[in-house]
Amino acid sequence: MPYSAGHKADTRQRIIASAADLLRSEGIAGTGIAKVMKHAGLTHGGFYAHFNSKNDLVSAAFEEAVLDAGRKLTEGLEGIEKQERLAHYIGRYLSRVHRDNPELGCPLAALGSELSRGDEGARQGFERGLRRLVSGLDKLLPVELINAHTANAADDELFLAVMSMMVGGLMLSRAVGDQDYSDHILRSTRRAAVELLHKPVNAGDIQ
Amino acid sequence: MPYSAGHKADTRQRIIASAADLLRSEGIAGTGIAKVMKHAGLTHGGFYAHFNSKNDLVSAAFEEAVLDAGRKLTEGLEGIEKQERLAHYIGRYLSRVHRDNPELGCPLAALGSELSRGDEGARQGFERGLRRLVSGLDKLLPVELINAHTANAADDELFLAVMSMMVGGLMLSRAVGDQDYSDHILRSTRRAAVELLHKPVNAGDIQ
DNA sequence: TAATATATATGATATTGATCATATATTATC
DNA sequence: GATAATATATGATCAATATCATATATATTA
Repeated sequence: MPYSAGHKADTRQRIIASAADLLRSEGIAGTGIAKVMKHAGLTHGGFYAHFNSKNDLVSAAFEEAVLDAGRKLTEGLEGIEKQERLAHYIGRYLSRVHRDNPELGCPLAALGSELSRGDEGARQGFERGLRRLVSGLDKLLPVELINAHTANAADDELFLAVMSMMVGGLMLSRAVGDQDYSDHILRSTRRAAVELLHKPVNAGDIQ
Repeated sequence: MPYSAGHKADTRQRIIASAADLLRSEGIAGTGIAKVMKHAGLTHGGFYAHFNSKNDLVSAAFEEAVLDAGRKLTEGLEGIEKQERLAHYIGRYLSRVHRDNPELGCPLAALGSELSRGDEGARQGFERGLRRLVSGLDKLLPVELINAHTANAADDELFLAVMSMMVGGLMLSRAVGDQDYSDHILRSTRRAAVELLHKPVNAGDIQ
């Protein structure tokens, strides 16, 4: 057996990581197979020994990007006082650093509108990613705050709404031309998101 | 002078309208010149008599899409009681109809993440569109509610945050595979957005 | 109705990208 | 060190796409 066991698997992982970066910074359409392979230190031809199609790669890379972003966004949060964790998390998500480095960040914001038109596999990956982020928010909430919220179902709603605001805010801040306005979007959504999570919400009467 | 005055301008407008539809349903990369022209009842070659490049068309079509979506979202709202207008607007935006017909809807949600990587012209158009929608929200607020809010600056922040939630929520609801979850996202963001706008917000202490 | 300026269509080019067939390089075992 | 199985590279193909040059159709005015 030539090549150590797992050599191919390693290469595959390298290709996925390369794609996870490029997809977030250049989008799905903007990321060609050749570019992905070059960025992984390989040439384009070998690609199909690892994946059946570009779609397959996109699915795998999207999942990797979700994990990667999750790690980076929660890194070191244990060291922060419980009461402050959530605000820190939101602050990181809606930061200029995150806005300016999409290749390291949340793929929901970077690929969301492109994936609305994606194939079934990618959309399923997207959903898993969203659920993961929402339940991540859950874990960050200090117990005191959780107790302030009424039911778990209501919390789930609230978290989804906050995630929507975060994803939307980051995306808008990136799409807008003017720096000041972009900063303003980040500030506004940061404040509103923290505010929303710190106030118990009674279920609205809008159907 | 052959052809009536404004004939060419009309054709140009038809091309823009065609692109405004296709862009929202197929994305920027997915929308080729040939498809746009065919959808406008023309053939591809004449395109460059009307536009200098695809980018120019995208900018123009994006603006048209913002206007179009604005019209549709506010249509008939005057007939509704002031107190209820805002909730109606939000309800329309975060509705299944809107989710399922992107070609008729808000281009911020449909093209946001693709436009983050777009050229300068398109990003400026994006910004104008966002400002327009935010100030539209403003006009929908009944006076009583406006008075409940402290300053105008704070309102602007609030509106931006709500717009972010709406755009994000719509985008997420489209990208997610599972229908039930998608409906759940719409419901959650609808409730939270209305709630947020109906409660005065004191500026948070997060910097 | 003929002439002509203007609008649209036909057809070509050049580039890019996904995919695949085949050749070459690599290294664990003998 | 030679062998053989496996991993990667080279090179080709086919389709799509933006762009542009040139030809044709159109309709207003004389």
